[in-house]
Amino acid sequence: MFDLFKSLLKAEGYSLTAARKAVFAALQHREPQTMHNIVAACRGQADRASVYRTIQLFESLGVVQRLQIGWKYKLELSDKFSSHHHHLSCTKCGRTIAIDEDPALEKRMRLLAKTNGFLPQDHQLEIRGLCSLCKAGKS
Amino acid sequence: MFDLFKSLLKAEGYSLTAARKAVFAALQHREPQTMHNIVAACRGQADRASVYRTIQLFESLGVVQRLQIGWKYKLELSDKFSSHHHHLSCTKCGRTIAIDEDPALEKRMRLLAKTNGFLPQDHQLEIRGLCSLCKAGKS
DNA sequence: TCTATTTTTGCAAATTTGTCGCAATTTTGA
DNA sequence: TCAAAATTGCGACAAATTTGCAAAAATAGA
Repeated sequence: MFDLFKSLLKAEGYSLTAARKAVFAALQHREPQTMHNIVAACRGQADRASVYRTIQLFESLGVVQRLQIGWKYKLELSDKFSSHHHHLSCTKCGRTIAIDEDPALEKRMRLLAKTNGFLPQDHQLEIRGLCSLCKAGKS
Repeated sequence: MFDLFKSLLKAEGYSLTAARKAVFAALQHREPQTMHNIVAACRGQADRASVYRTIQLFESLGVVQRLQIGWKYKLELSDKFSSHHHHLSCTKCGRTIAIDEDPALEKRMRLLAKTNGFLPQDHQLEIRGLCSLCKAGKS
C-alpha cells in the first residue's frame, strides 16, 4: 500500500519527500479527515502551504478524494488504497458512519457512467439522515 | 413547491422573509449553484451574511443540500424539492452532468440505510472520471 | 390597529481557509 | 560530487465564512 503510493508518485516523476510521507500518513484512518486535522497532524513535518499543495497533488494523482460530509469537506484515501467511500451522516448529531462498498451499488454506478459515455475513476456516496440514536430521540 | 417551502419554514417557527424568498429563488436551477452564484443572485435583496445564514437555516431544515462537485462545493434543493442528486464530474475539464435519480440505486440506498439503523433524509452521489470528450482526447 | 416582544437583517470587523512569490533546501541524475 | 530541477517554508495576500450588535421587520396579543 505504501509501495503503491511510492510508485504512483515515481511514475509521474514526483519525488517521495518527508512532507508527502507525513501527509500520506495523516490520511491513514478509516474516517475521512478535515484539512484542519491533516494540517495539525503534520505540524513540525510540513508547513500549511505544503500540506495544501500536497493534497492538490495527491488529488490530481488520484491518491486522495475530497468528500462533502455534513457541513465541511473531508479527505480520504481514494479507491486504490481503501474502499469505504460510502457514508451515512447524521444531520442531528453529526456522527458519521463509514460503510464498505456495496457490490450492487458499484455495478449500478458503472452502468450509469457507461450510459453517459463516462470513464469512472472514483466516486462518493453520502446518505444523510438520522442515526439510530437520534432517531430514537436519545441524541 | 413554493408552498411546501413556506410550510416547512412555518412549521419550525421561522418567518418567510424577503431574504429567504430571494435565496430560495436563487436555487431554482437544474444545475447546483455555488455560494458565489447565490450571493450574486441575491444582490440588492439580501446581504452576503444573510445569505450564509439563510443557507445554514435551509440546510438544517432540509431545504438545500451541499454537494462536493469536483473541487468546490455547490448547493441545490434537496430531495423534497427536486430529484437530481447524482452527478458525473469530469476530472479533466470540470464539466458536470446532472443525471436523474435511478430507481435501482435509490432502492439499494434505502436498504443500506436501513441495515444501519439509519433514517435516510437525503443523499448525494458523485462519480468522477473522464467525460466522453476528454476520454477521446478532444478536451 | 397599536405596542411590546421576538426574529431577522445589514454592516463592519474578525476569523478561517486557501493561495502565491521567492529565496533557501532537498532531491535527482549525470 | 556537482549542477539542474523539484520541493519547501515563510511571510504576505486574497477569498471565504462567521460574528457582534444596533436597526428594521415580523409577530402575537390587547
